[in-house]
Amino acid sequence: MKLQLHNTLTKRKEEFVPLDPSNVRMYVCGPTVYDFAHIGNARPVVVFDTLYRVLKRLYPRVEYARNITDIDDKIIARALESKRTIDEITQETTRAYHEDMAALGALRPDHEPRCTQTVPEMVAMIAKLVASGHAYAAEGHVMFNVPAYAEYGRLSGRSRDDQIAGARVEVAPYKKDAADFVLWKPSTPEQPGWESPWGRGRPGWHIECSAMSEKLFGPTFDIHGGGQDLIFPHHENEIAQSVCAHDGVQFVKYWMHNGFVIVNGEKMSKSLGNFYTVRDLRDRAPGEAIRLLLLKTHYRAPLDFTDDGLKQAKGELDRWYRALASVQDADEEISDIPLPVEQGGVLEDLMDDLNTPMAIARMHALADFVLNPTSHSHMPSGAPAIYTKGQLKHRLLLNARLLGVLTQTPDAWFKWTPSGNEGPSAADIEAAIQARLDARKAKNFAEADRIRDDLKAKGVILEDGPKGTTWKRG
RNA sequence: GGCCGAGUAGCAAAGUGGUAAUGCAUCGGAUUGCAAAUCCGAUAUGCGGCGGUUCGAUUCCGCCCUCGGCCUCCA
Repeated sequence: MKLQLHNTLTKRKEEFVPLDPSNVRMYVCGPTVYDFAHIGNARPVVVFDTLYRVLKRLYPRVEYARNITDIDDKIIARALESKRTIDEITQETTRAYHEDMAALGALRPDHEPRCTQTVPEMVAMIAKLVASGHAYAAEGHVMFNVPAYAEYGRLSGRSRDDQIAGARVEVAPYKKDAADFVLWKPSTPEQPGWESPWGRGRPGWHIECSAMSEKLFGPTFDIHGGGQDLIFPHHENEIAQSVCAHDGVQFVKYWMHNGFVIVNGEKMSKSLGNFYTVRDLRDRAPGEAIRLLLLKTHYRAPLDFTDDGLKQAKGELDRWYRALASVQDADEEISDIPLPVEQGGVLEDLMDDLNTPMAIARMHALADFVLNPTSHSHMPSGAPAIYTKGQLKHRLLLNARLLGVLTQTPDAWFKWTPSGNEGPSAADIEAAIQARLDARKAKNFAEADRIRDDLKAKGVILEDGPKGTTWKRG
């Protein structure tokens, strides 16, 4: 089985053949740091983090870059209205972003370039585009001249005529062509800016990714990812800039785009204000549950975010953690029934264009098997084998690692407390459990049940097992 | 208007040219003092609609309907 990925460029699944198997390179568009990340921002992070984990399993060296956009008019506007400095905003937001993404189990990328540290490279690339006739300076701006690149529109599948016909923006007078887009724009003295051959100014939106990827990866690399909304114009423009700045050399081999997160069937976006921040969600559910929710839907399909979905994702993880907790290290109960999933099943699912729902189904089958190794519901198929519970648990954990879940102990998982901590403390709960135990010993079941119901009303669920009573928060 | 994507059980969500994974919910049963958890079993004659290709289509093709997205900052 070979890695198959859907390429937006060809609109089909293709076998992934790296440019250089000894160094696979992936670039994903990162956040503009002016506000907390919302669940829609989190989706590409989790999706491409999962791909990163798969790639690392398959190739000896993978370089993953995700930029931080810290020059942007939205940041400037935020600084003005909040009366804080741009540095304060970008640093604070970047830190929050790192915390939030870590909570979602996302590994840190190998590179995290910042626009503010790549301005000279951007200026150099723009100068090159001007020199080669693909761009021109006008009224302090530098514009990319779209007609100068014949292939423009290939990624998004729209012709230049379509674009002009559908244009809803006013055409700036300094544009030679209605489709031209800005590479560099002038800054007023109050606005942040850098000296350039065209005067003091700042980069346009698209040039940053072209310059940063070139700096890290050279003119060509393997995978470029992002949300579907970036296909046009952002990625289309990146291609134009990079290809023209590199004498027609291919920019990216595989373009990958995740679908949108919607809320109650409606688009979620910052401009509509109907979004959940990761930060808020983290108060309501463990990060792993948020992560699993994002992986329960195939990455290219739209994902409708609901509270119920979050609850369900948590419930599925509950079961997996229960499976882990059911196996003591010394437990050597064995099964002679073949594993319900073949070797590397989860990996193979993920290698099929990141089929996370299928991978999750396999995780369930594996968890079932861990809980009940001698079950006859797991239809034998393939060569017979004998597994101990310990081996099955190990397999479950190995597969979970690919999905970025089951990273904590079952105990920690079940004692997770929502922030704001409305429920009783762990000590209170333990005391109540002891009181209930005494009541049960005395056969005072009415009192025992009252205690249990009381805890349940406070969101704590008790489970009487052979090894005593355990609890979790519902 | 142009371009793109989606419509599968109560909900969520995979998948396949040969008769529908998985999770939740629901209904039986085992277990339990009762629960929870766990286990056993049941639950879509059906995959938006209408045609076509085919021995056979949910799966391919065409048309239609509905919904969403992009074309402007946005993951």
